[in-house]
Amino acid sequence: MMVKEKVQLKKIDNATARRVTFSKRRRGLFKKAEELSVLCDADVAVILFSSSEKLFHYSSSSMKEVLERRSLHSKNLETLNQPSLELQLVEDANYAKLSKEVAERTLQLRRLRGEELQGLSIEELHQLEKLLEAGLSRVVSKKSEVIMNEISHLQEKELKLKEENGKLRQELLIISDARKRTIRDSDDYDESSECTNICNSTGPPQEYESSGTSLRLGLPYSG
Amino acid sequence: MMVKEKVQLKKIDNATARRVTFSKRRRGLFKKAEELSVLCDADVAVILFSSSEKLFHYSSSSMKEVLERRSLHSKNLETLNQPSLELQLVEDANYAKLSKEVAERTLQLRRLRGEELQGLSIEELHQLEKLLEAGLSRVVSKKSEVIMNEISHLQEKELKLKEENGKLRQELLIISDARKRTIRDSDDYDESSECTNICNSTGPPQEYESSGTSLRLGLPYSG
DNA sequence: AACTATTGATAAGA
DNA sequence: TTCTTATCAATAGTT
Repeated sequence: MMVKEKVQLKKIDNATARRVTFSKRRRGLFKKAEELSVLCDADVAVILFSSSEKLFHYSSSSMKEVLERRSLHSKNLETLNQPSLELQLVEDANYAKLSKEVAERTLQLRRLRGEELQGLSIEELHQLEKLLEAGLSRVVSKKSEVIMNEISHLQEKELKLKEENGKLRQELLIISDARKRTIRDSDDYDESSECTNICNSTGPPQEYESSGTSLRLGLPYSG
Repeated sequence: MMVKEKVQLKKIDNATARRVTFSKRRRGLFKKAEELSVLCDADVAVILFSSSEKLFHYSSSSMKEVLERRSLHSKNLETLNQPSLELQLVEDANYAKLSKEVAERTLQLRRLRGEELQGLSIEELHQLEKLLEAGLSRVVSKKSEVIMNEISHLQEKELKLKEENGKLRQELLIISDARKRTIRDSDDYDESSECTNICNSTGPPQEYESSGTSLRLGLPYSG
């Protein structure tokens, strides 16, 4: 075997050698692209035209659909519309990327709900558990906070309403007394029964429904 | 320097290592693409998205213009792309829909992690809590199942290995006895020390590490 | 297509 | 990030 010399970075003159090298290096390039996409979780697309204008391409899974769809029409696209093949690629790849994201998040959501757990390792399950515990803890403490706020808010409201009630009752009492005095003064007037049901209450202030605000502690929910 | 081990074709878990590798291999891939295009007079384009969604691309001179125009002016493509305005609109709508889905799922995931809880009602918080409890319960029971399987699997393995050990020890004992007899019979031979370290063990069978399988109960993880 | 001597790429570590 | 270096991988020239 002849001493292999350092590869010169210029076009290989011999057409046969060039075809062989193209073939070898094409495979090498696609392999590198595949490795990169797998190792680094990247989306990769490689498109190339040989010097004989033949089209080759590689694409990682999420770009695949896009590129394969193109290559179905590639006979036309090559000649008529070659620019748009590449032009559209980036956007299409973005779309594929987005689809992949939806799928990933959907899966993660399902797993957090305890579905699709088959095939997960103990470590992965453990990480899921930790995630759920952490989330649960935060949600529970947020819920407590909101509930406590709501309660103190309602208590304030209750207090104000009680005060108002007291004042109103005072006013009524005053009016009622005035009326009674008037009735005593003029014997013609005989309809004092009108307000008995109001004036009768002389005990401690009653508890009324606090307001229309619905405080739900949430505990009885089944869903 | 640690021994460089054969590269495993799977996603690199460590995020830092993954970024470093991505960076190195991206350069390598672009270099290979460049070489191929020069040596073989081919047109090459490589487009890739990192796992952090960043776009990179290489293109040989004849593809350059096309790809660069695209990535620089991708906002204006709709207007440049006269032939399929309608189609483009449909695709845009799909894209918007997908974006929305990603956003929704992302928010839900964050809430399950206990983030972005501000503004949620008590009822919503309670439903989140229930969801997390249900998921947690399923994950925990799945983990138990997997762990129990792993344990019983390892126990089986242990049993088999112990049996095998017993047999091997028996065989060694037999061989050793035979040797001793041979040595007694011929006084010239004086290299019996060869096997003392094996023959010495006459007590009960020792416990050996069951195997290379790493069972992780997951309990000590911090993350 | 298959074989190796050699160059080239790169994983860890600094 | 960049540099180094021990290793593994790609491939040029040959069969």
